[in-house]
Amino acid sequence: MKTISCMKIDESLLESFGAEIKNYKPKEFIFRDGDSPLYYYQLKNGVVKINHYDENGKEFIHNILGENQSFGDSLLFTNKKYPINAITLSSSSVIKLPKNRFFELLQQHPDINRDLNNCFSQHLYYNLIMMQSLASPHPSVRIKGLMEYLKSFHSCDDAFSFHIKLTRQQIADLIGLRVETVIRTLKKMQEENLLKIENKQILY
DNA sequence: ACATTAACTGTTA
DNA sequence: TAACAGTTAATGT
Repeated sequence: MKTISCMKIDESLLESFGAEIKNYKPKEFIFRDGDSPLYYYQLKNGVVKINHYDENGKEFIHNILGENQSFGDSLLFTNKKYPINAITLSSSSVIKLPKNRFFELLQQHPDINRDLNNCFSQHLYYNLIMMQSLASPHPSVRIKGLMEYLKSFHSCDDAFSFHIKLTRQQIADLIGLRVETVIRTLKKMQEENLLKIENKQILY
């Protein structure tokens, strides 16, 4: 039904505008909360998490990204500083293109500009869904919202076809719950046939 | 390192 | 007041 293209720009095109590839070890910061957005970033391979820490130091994960996904794009269109961190979870290589060259690229490629708008719209839509479920006091609603959100990045939406590749702790940090609650709630949801668990793997 | 369980506390429906 | 999320801690995989 829906093919979400999270923004992916052709690598050689990016390079022709002066993009560079930077390699990161696991647990390195790509940018930090408070930095100024200066580059367009696209993940070539690896896994990156977007998070922030609340006033008590508790982590809140915004997203976990896989290859070919871009991140932090929307901040390039503001003069705000990043309110989030981007941290590698595995060894990763990232393509980075300076902001001004990125804008030139968009100007010369209206089709890509349009795709970017499309991508922003999709994100906005699923962010709304996420927000609505996060506002719920019921853990199962939050988990369900997260699953829908994650599944939206994947093309296939058959029942129980989507494998959630996150640890229980990561799920908890994405929706502001405790691991124990996530575990308890996942069990209930399994009983209610909302998802399947096969040797600890969550299928949605 | 991650998942689960149990026992307890405080909050809320 | 019964259910249920957070806390802590122990145990299992």
